[in-house]
Amino acid sequence: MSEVRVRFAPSPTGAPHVGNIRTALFDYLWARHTGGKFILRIEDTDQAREVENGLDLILGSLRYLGLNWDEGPDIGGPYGPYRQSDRLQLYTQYTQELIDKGAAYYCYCTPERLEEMRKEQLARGESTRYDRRCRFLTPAERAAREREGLPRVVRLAVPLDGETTLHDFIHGSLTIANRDVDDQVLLKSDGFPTYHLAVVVDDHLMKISHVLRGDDWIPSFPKHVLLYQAFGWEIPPHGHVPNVLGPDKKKLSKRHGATSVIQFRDEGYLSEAMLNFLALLGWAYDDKTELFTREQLIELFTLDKIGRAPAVFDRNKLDWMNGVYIRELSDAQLAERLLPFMMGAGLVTDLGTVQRMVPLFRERLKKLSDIVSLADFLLVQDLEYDPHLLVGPKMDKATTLTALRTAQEVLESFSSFEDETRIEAELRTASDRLSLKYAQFFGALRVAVTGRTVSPPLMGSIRLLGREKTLWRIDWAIHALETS
RNA sequence: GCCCCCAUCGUCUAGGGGACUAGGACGUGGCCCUUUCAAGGCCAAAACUGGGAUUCGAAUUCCCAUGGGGGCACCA
Repeated sequence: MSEVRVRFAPSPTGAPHVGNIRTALFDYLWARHTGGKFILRIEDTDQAREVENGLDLILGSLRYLGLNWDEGPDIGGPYGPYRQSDRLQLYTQYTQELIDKGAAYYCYCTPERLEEMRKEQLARGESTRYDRRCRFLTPAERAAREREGLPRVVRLAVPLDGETTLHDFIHGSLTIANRDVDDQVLLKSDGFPTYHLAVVVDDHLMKISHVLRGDDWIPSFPKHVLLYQAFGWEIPPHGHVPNVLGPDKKKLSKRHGATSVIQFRDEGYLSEAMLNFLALLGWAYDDKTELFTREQLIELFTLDKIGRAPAVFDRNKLDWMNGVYIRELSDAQLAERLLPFMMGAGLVTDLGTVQRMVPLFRERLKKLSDIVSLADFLLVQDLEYDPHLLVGPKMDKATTLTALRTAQEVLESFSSFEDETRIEAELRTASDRLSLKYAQFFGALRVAVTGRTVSPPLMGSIRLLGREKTLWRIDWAIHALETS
């Protein structure tokens, strides 16, 4: 079997969304599984839609997930260039070949006329398709237009009847009647190719062995098949992978909220969690296994296990999986990943401090960015909260004050707060002495120390906060409640 | 409007004629643990879109319907 060569071919029109990257992941996994090559090709043939940092967004997305490529615009390779705008001569050359073979023709229709034509077709209830006016021009008519120097495009001369079939290793046999296929523009008037021409020429020239792409491309496969046939090239195996949908079951778009993989990275989704989750969108290994390392995915990924039905992107499950991966990290590893998020939020601290904090938060994190709202009370100077929060359920002001003063006394008797176990024991004793439920006693203390009713474990928080800060906060709480 | 694709719990999915009282996971509900919230453990509810056909036997095969989605650019 010849070498597997698969490509991810995005256009630099914005940040790749999870659907695109999921497809790239399948490419990557197949390449690694087979020991083949994963190729990155930039399809920048639409100057109008291009975004300035488009390339960086693509590279950043792939790097985040560790989908490293073997050939690409930045590193080159034996079949470059890997940016279609650098390959324009190739496309004109192959277009000429098509024209010579009678498989394509020049079209001089103006955009205005085409729009007019479409409007009329719509009015008549027909489907909108180029009416092929220029396809049957006499040599004299064509010569006249050339003399006028009219702008021209090149169109594919689709057979008037018959049908075109593509064998797809995911869907089986796909067939579309030629009469339903448009005479697609192959070369635009600005000399750039359209996707249809470029993808066929490049896939062939770059010796792509398997084409994996979103199933929204199914309707245009006849154009590609026809091109392969016109050139006399062998058609590589194609697989149209299921799309990734939003919760409303519609194609993913910006109005679904965060959809670009970069956004997920910036919110603190671990690369390994994202990778695992994405792999399960349209692919499954068996009826049980849910968690896969990169190495396992590479080993177990096969094309025949790719599904056909579109998959809804489920944030809930992603959150769960991210939590699983977060909990698997060591304190040191997690601290390192957390630090940038804390710094970013202005919670200045150092790696050592974060590492000491990690045990308190690790199982409370869905994503790394959660650390900010969870841990800020430890690092902030002054707490801001409503003193009425101190008085919990089944408590009154007087009892709360007693509880706080008692806790204060107990804590003051310790010179260091390092011994959580002893402190807790003494506080429990104190609570018992007051005949309070632990929930009542510790509830008040919790608000005094953390400023909220929900917090990480109290004893651990007190230890990290330290003697001085803790006592000061209790003091503040007592005064605040007294004067409220 | 025309063409195409898809169809198992709310979601991701296993299943490829009898092993299905249809399995797992997320989410949901309950219980346990517990000074809050989590995490963890246990339990529960929850699906084969409908109708024909083939067959001794269909979630699994074939038709039709319905539903959902996608495509119909000098965009990819």
